Amino acid sequence: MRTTQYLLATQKEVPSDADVVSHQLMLRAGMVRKLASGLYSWLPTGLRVLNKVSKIVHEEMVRAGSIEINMPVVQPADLWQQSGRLEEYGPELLRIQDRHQRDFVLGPTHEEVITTIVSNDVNSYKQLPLNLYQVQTKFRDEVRPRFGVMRSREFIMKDAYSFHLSMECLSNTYQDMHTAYCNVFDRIGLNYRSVIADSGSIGGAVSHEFHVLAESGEDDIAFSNSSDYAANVELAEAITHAVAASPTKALEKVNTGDAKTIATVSELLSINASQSVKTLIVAASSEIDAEFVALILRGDHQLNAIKAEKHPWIASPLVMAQEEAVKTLVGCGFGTLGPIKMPMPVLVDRSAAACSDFVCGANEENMHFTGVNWQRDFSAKGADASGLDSRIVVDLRQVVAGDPSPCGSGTLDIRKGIEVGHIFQLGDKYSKAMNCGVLTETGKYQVLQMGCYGIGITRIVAAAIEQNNDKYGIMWPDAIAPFKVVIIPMNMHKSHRVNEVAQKLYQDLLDAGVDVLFDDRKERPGVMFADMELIGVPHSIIIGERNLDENALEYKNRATGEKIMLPIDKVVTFITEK
RNA sequence: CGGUGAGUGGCGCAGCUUGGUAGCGCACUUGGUUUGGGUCCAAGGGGUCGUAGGUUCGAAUCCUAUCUCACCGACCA
Repeated sequence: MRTTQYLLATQKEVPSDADVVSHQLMLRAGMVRKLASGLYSWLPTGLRVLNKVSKIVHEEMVRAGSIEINMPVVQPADLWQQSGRLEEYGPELLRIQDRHQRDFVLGPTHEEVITTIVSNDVNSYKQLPLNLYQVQTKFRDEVRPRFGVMRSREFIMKDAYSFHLSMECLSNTYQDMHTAYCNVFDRIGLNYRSVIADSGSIGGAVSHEFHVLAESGEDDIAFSNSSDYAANVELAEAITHAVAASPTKALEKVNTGDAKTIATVSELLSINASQSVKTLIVAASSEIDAEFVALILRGDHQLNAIKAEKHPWIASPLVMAQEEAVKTLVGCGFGTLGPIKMPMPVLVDRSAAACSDFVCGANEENMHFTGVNWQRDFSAKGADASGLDSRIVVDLRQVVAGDPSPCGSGTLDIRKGIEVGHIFQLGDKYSKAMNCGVLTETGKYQVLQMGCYGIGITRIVAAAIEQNNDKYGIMWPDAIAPFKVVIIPMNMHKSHRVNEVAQKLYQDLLDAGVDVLFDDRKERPGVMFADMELIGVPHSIIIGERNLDENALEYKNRATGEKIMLPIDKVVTFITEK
């Protein structure tokens, strides 16, 4: 490609609303343009990258035994009614009507459609297992689109769905997909982690996310510093080795006045926040005979809402109690709540249970207890008189850096990650709801087990930039660079020698099948260097009068800055071997 | 959905307080100049000032409504 016949669309300045580096660089490098909130057009340079990512994904899917199909973006709302997700999915599901006022949705994902196809066209166990995929535009009406194509409303996703008679078979395909995903991210050259994840609203039990590690990530990933254990912090189990020490202090009630937060109480009593516990009141589930449940956490720890919701006593989704209701029931406001004589069921986080001689609210305005010890002092509705019993000690808190790793080896580190892939073992959630099954060997009807596997193609492009950039611009990994090499001639429009060598090299590289960009603009060298560094072409060949005298050309590597002089006739081989 | 802020040429902004018919930088066009790291000079083209209504002799500027966008939060995966 010659730059004079191409739409480079680079710019020096960047719209002020772009605040992550990948978004800024994608705009400056002329890769994308915003059309409206969360909607982006892909310009030639961006599309080239997108297509390369997509090609790698296609190849690895086919290699893993998945078969390509294509499903409509517009789907009948009926289907979503059947699976129960029309309500469940909420306003993120964009609903539209056709000219006959029939209801449709824009597909954010395709479980309903694929299940319909398979239930109609797969009737025998002999046709299983089956794994189908597509690469396609999805639409999710995000509350707040941000970070450019990282969280846009319209985006391209590879989604695959597998169908099985047994969980064992599903588990095998799940493993194959896990391997295929690793292959994809390895080939692209990303620094990523496969992490244990929550399956969220999509349903199912087993689930892994693939995260590209980057500061701008929206998820927190916890991983062991000495094994390959990694989990979304939403899921990471908080391990506490400590056990409560024997009491050394007497229980005392103290007036703490206006101090109502962990921070102010700790300061007033000159203690560390970890020597106190806090009490959160949440709505109870219908499983138990109570309106609320009290959750006890160590003062310096945070509640993990996902863990809390999974407890049978706690309503899901999690609802925090209103202060007025708590006052009526307990007799004091949020600031002085505590586990002792709490008139409702209590759940204690493992770390809080390991505290001794601690501080907590006294369930009385302005009053706290000090020197509290569980075995000696604790009592609450639903608990044994003898203090803490194991049924109410549970994992409720968010893990923090330095916690012991749940895998038993090392301690946890926490880093930010960008979710670029997610695989699920769905089980029969959709196949059951939509009656998708086959006849088995024994002639019996059986509902299928499903898996689903997604990769955010557009998001990978942004994630790759987050991980590979410097002050001059993007540094593409070779596998997804828009061009492999750029020819930068110095003063080609004045020098016949430079012109001749540049034109010939361009033709030779084309003939060798290399993805080459030829900057044939009548621009000053500085402009060309700056543009090519910005769009991140990994390899440059610079042609100038001064090196032609030695029959040589200069090679420059974008990422390493390495410069080498090459004999003219060795350039094509040098590049093709890169 | 709550909080905050912004809409003036393709991009970044000034002008608004104190109304008088729109300006700067980048980009673009032409000519010259320069040529191994975003040259310099000159001349040009391009804007119903988000939209609608109102006040006024006169509105980018004041008033009202409305739309859009962004940031923080909540939500989602």
